[in-house]
Amino acid sequence: MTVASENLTKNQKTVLNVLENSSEPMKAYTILYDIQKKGIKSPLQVYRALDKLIEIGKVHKIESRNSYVACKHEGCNAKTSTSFLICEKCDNVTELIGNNLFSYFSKQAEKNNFKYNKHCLEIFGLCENCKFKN
Amino acid sequence: MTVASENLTKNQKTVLNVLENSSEPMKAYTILYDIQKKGIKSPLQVYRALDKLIEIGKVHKIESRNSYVACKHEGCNAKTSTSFLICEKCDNVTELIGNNLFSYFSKQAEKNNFKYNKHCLEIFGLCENCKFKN
DNA sequence: ATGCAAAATGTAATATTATAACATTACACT
DNA sequence: AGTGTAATGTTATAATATTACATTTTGCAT
Repeated sequence: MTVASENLTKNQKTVLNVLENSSEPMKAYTILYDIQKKGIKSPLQVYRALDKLIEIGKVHKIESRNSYVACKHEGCNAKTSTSFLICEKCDNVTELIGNNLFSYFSKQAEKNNFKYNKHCLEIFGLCENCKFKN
Repeated sequence: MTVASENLTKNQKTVLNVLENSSEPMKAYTILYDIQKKGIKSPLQVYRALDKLIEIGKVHKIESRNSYVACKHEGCNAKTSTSFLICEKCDNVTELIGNNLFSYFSKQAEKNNFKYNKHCLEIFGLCENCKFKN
């Protein structure tokens, strides 16, 4: 099974496309409504596409919001792990990358005799734009 | 409004009690089924009690699982922020405490010009017991 | 090119998680 | 005792996600 986005299926491409063109995370049913004209009729078609896209790392789920975002990082190695900054005011979401979260969490886990595998981190606060617009 | 657990209401005490006696995180509807004999009949009663318990820091939500756990730490200051180790094999959940996650995340956020307020962190892997039982 | 196996699809139904709306009751405080 | 806030009870419904099963497409070894 190859993993590049070129050989995504029609439904997968459709879902990825709508996410990539969205400036915000989207919910599954919002995605569904947006693409019903393109032949996708049931929630399951959306969820199946999302599952696959998440599996290959093109999409991440934001657990606290039941929302999905397309990953902007070419060759994102997040795959299963994700780290987000979520603005509580404007709902803007930024993915944290290129940091050493993995090793930091591994150490924290080890202190509890826990073997790290993956994580999801969601940090809430104010984004650059909203920080000053009080 | 005082916050100590002594002046919780009947429903809140009932919900907290079932969570405290559970060795695992529980889902809202599981809680509901478990306490229907105690006069709680509707989901909303459970969710309202949970909301309050979360607000005062006696209960935390595990976002990735839609589950709820009673906090074991007297005077837990987690309130809104939470950090968990979640075993992928046995579903055991441990809360990370007394660490410097707050300051670490603040710094990570600052690098992105983001003002940290709170977070939820869920680390998945193998707990002490399951690590060796392969 | 053919046939097989794996993956993806289509469709309907249903399960699970959570909230809206609104009338009522309990309780702390003056 | 009266008042205001929080909590409650109840019904209905919204929002999120999965099961089940029949069918089609695709990759790829022969």
